[in-house]
Amino acid sequence: MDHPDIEQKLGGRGEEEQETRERILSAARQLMAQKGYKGATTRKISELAGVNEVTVFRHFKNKVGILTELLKEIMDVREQLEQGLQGEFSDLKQMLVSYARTYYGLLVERKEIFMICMIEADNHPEVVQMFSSLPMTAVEVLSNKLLAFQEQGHLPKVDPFTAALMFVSTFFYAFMAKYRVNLDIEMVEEELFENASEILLQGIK
Amino acid sequence: MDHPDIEQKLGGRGEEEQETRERILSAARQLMAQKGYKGATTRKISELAGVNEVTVFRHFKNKVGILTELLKEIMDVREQLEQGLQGEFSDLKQMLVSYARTYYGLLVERKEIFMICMIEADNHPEVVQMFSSLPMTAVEVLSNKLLAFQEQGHLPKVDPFTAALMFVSTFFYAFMAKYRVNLDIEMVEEELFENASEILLQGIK
DNA sequence: TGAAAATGCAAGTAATTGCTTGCTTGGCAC
DNA sequence: GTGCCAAGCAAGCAATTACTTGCATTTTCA
Repeated sequence: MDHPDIEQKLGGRGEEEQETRERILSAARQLMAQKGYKGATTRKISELAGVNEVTVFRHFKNKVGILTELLKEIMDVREQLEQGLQGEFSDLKQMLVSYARTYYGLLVERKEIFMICMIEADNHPEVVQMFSSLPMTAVEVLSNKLLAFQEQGHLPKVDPFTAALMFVSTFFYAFMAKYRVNLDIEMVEEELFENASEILLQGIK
Repeated sequence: MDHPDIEQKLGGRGEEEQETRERILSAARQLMAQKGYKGATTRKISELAGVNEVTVFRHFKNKVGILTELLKEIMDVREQLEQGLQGEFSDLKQMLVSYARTYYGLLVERKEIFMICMIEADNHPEVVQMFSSLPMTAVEVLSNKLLAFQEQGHLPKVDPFTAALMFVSTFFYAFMAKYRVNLDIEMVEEELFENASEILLQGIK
């Protein structure tokens, strides 16, 4: 009796094995995002994964084992965000649009995990810092960039933190609206990126 | 055997009765916001309320009865938001600041209920529309106001919806950061209102 | 083909959870 | 005092849930 949970088969041997494990993870991800950790019973997970419930416990030590495995999927966020600011941009607006795209893309790409984090923030304390990692670093990273611009004299005296917060919030909100509460807010993302960047730069007055 | 759940004692007779009922509601509000609907067991609720578990079921038909009672607390939001835009303001900025104050105040005032709504959005479908009511009407109301200004020629051609979205998002995000994820983001709310209004109007360029 | 590993199946267990029942206790009004 | 009503207490019940065990079956791969 072993716990393949740990022994991470590196080789290409098992497509089947990994398939099963992946199916379980995928089912759990989906269910936990929808129903929360408690709502995603091991029974339901196994059913959705199309495997026997016992198999779930053969792959993972216990239920939290599944959750912690899932949480690993948000650990590498900061780098990706900073990469979104790496390239050379023709102007400030293009940089903002690109940053918006990157950030929003990250949110959507891992929407289930973020939902789980939101929902379970109080129940699984370790979640909190992981979760805060994306939204807050997103503000931080942009804030720093703006500050740099400011010091070069390219921007007036406005508070760069607030500016970054406003910008990032917008897409977080849009993300939540679209994927958590299914608001029939018809929006074209690319347009939102454009408009928001424009407004942040020029204001509405 | 009766269900005081329904028969809403109008008279002033019972301070005791209402006190108990209120204590139960308050405990449930707190626990559900923290642990979610499932996590808030009737046992825990009764303990936190300092009453016997049976008493809970004497006051409420069943557990969902408690939830639905709690949800009534967000039904009257739109009016309050519109009131926040009612008064006469010296300038546009003062209006925005006031709106921010109103909106953020509403969020904080009912933080538990909103948390519950976020968490339970998928499990209790009736929750969704109630929940969406605040965040989305907040955008709507402001959006309309901006549009009106625009038609009077007071604002340039920027998309008022995006502008409203940006503005509202900011405070929603700040609210989430402070009360859900306990980010050690030190912020003075009143300053945030000021700065965000300024930026929305003038831009950062 | 044959051994080993992965999965299925049947059954069960201890704990939790929502909710009920029957009875007692204590306070308030008349 | 008497009667009423809210609340406490003890006990329990049926369903669910995370998790286990033992064994049969299939799949994989050498």
